[in-house]
Amino acid sequence: MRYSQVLIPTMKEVPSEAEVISHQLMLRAGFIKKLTSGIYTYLPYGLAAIRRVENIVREEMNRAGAQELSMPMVQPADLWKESGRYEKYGPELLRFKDRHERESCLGPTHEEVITDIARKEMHSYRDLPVNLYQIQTKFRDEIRPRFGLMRGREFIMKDAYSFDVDDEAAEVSYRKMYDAYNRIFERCGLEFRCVEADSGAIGGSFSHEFMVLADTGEDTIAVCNECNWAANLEKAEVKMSDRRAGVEQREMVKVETPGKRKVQSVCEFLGIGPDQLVKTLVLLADGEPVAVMLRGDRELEEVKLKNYLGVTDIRPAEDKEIFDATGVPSGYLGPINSKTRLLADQEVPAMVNLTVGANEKNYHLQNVNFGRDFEVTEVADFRQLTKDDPCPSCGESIRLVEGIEVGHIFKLGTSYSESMNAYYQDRDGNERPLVMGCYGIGVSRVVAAAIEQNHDDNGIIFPVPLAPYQVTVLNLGLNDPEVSAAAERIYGQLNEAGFDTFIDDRDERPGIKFKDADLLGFPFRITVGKRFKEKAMVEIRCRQDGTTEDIGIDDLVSHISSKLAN
RNA sequence: CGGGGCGUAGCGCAGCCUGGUUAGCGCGCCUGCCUUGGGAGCAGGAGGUCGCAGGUUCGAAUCCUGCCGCCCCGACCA
Repeated sequence: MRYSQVLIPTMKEVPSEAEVISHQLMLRAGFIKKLTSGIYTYLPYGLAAIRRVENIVREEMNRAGAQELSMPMVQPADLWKESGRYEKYGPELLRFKDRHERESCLGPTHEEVITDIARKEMHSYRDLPVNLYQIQTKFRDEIRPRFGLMRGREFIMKDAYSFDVDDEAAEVSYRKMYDAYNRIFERCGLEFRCVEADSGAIGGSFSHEFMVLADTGEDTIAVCNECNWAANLEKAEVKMSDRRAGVEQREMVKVETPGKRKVQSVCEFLGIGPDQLVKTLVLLADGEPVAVMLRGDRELEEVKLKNYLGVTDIRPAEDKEIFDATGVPSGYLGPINSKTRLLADQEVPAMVNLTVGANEKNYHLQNVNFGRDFEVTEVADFRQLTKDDPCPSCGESIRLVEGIEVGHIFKLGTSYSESMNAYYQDRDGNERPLVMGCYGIGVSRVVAAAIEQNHDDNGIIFPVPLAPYQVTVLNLGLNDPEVSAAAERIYGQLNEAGFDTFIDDRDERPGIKFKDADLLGFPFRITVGKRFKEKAMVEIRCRQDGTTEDIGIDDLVSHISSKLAN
């Protein structure tokens, strides 16, 4: 490709709309152009990078036995009503009516459509297993789109759906996708981890997320330093240690704590540590108030609570709502004489002589003990794992890292096939629901994540497999026929040798060409300029490690080949 | 949804508080000269419904009202 003929509008300055580095670089390098909030045009160079990812995904999906198809983006609401998600999905599902007043929506995902196909076309165990996938634009009306392609409203996704005769067979399909995903992200040249995850709105029993490690991930993941356990923090199980034995239970006392409402101020006032205090948080779960007891220095993990309660929406109550629900102003809540449904983190019953709110303004209770002074029947793991907790799998130390979710695989089971009547006949003539799995990859997000993970002050450092062009040739002698001819010859040779080659043949000064080459992230840069005149050599520079070498034209092809080989 | 901020040339911004000629600056763009291994220099030039609509005023980018768009933050707390 010739720079003189392609639209790659690079920018020196950082547009003020971009917060994270991948977004800034994608704008500066002319990958994308925003049309409106969360919706972008993919310009030629950005699209080329997306195609790289798509091709890898496609090859590996096909290799894993999946078949490509393409489903409609506009979907009838009836289908979503059948699965029950028309009500459940929330405002992320963009709904509208067509000219005949038919309710419709834009597909944020395609379980309904694929299940509709399955029930119409898969009637026999002989038809199974089947795995169908597509690579397609999705629309989700995100509350707050941000970070460019990282969380857009419109984005490119590969989604696959498997259908099997039973759980065991579905397990095999799931495993195939698990392996395929590992191959895909390895081939992309990305540093990633596969973690246990929450299955969220899609539903289902079990899921893994594929996370690209980067400093600005939207998720935090916990990783064991010893074994191979890893989990999304939302889901990461806290392993309990019993610490209760042998401590004397003191007599409960009521203390006045005027104006002390926050954990920190109560602790300072009473001269205790936050690990001796238990806070009582009030949340609204699908509108119903729920109180949760948690050690003072712990964080509530809302996803765990949400899953425990089986609700779709959860949020902290505001002060007024707290008072309405409990009759107590926030800051003085406790378990004794609580009027609200009360849950406790598993850690709380193991604590001794704890301090809690007295359910009375300006008073707390000290030396309160579970079993003696109060009971809670609903006890579970509600808190967030910390870096100081042991690995729930092997008990060794863990660390927390940031990750960008680029892939997610789910075992769906039969929830969709049952609600939508997708049954097949088994060998014995019995009707049985199809057992499903679904598997997503955020294709456009992979590009963003790759840049987030691979960049420096000068711009993008593309992993070779994702680079739109592996090598760029800088013609620094546009007005020098000898140099230009050499640059063109090299460009032709490399193309012929099968490299995706770019040539900067613009009438620009050298500095601009160097800067743009760095910004655009070509893995290799060949400079044809004065050194060619002097010594008949050109310079080849590796973007990744910054090494440069002078080399004769005839050695270029073999040199690049060997570089790319490792 | 709540809170905050911003909308002035392709990009980044100033001007607004305290209304008053042709609305500025840097980058980019066009023309010419010059320069040619890390975003050069000189000279000339093009490009603006100052987000939209209404209002106040002799006069509005500037003050007021409404609308639209964009960006950021948000439930560490009981």
